[in-house]
Amino acid sequence: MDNRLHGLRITNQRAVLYDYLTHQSLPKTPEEIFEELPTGSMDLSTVYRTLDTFFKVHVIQKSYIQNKVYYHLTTDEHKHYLVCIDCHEMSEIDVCPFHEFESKIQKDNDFLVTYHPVELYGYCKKCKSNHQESPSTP
Amino acid sequence: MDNRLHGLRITNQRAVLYDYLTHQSLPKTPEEIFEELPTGSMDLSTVYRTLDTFFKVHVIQKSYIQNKVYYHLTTDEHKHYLVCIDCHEMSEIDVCPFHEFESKIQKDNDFLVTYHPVELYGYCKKCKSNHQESPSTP
DNA sequence: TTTTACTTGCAAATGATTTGCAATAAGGAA
DNA sequence: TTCCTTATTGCAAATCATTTGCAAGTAAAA
Repeated sequence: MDNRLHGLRITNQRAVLYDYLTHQSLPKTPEEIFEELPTGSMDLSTVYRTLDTFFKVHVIQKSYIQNKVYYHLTTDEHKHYLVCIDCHEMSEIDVCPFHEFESKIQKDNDFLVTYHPVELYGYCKKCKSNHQESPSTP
Repeated sequence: MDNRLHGLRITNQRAVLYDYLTHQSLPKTPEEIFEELPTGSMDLSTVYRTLDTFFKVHVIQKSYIQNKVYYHLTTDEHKHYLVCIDCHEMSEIDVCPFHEFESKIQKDNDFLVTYHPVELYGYCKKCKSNHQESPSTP
């Protein structure tokens, strides 16, 4: 019988990691994931290897933000992110003005676009005020 | 007298690196830069330090593509890039549908956007055919 | 069950980037 | 011009994220 997940053997570590991922709404780094998993769930290298395995069978998506790798479950939603330069908090947006331009870009440049991650960097609500004006002296 | 470049001491290494950068049209990684500079111009760590220094005084811009850092001179042009997944060749495009959306995004999310790098990943002219169909047997 | 191939943990390797420190050089001051 | 102070550089070692080799452990097919 087909006792597999996307053609993969179901091991305890894979089940734990998969379950973890289904509960995240924002992309996570391998390091973050490792920290947030129950202590002793698996080795950090297993986190890396398993994420890579999931990625290869398209269970998860990979993105590069700042200089780190982020993963999140594959969904049919097309999301982009706001990333705060100060506190590094991320939030998602679903508008994507690039979609309608893609076909023109493809034609003009003879280039086959497969994906276009977009992050908007700046200051979030909390950090905006600290950045624009220094707080008044006490 | 002001014998300085953006407030920085003019050293031989800085002059060489600055000159190099003025001749590039595409973003480059520190490693690439180091390789393309005349042999013995400077140490790789100096390349890293100098790029960082230039970035801090806004002489150059920093971007993260895949998992690498890229730098290019600050200009008033707003560019985005097509990056080939196969050969990693980069080319630039100047359409940017995000501009007109920025103010709405800022308002809706209470977020101050400072920059939005965008790369479109896919297959370039050369690599497209190899990807879509395997070459016929000889 | 037993077998076999795939997975894991651990430790060591790798690649990119950063850092400490002593030697060197820029540029303002004398 | 020359000197002095301080920033900058080269070199080697450290660090950080990620990858890998290998022996031991474990799914799942027979």
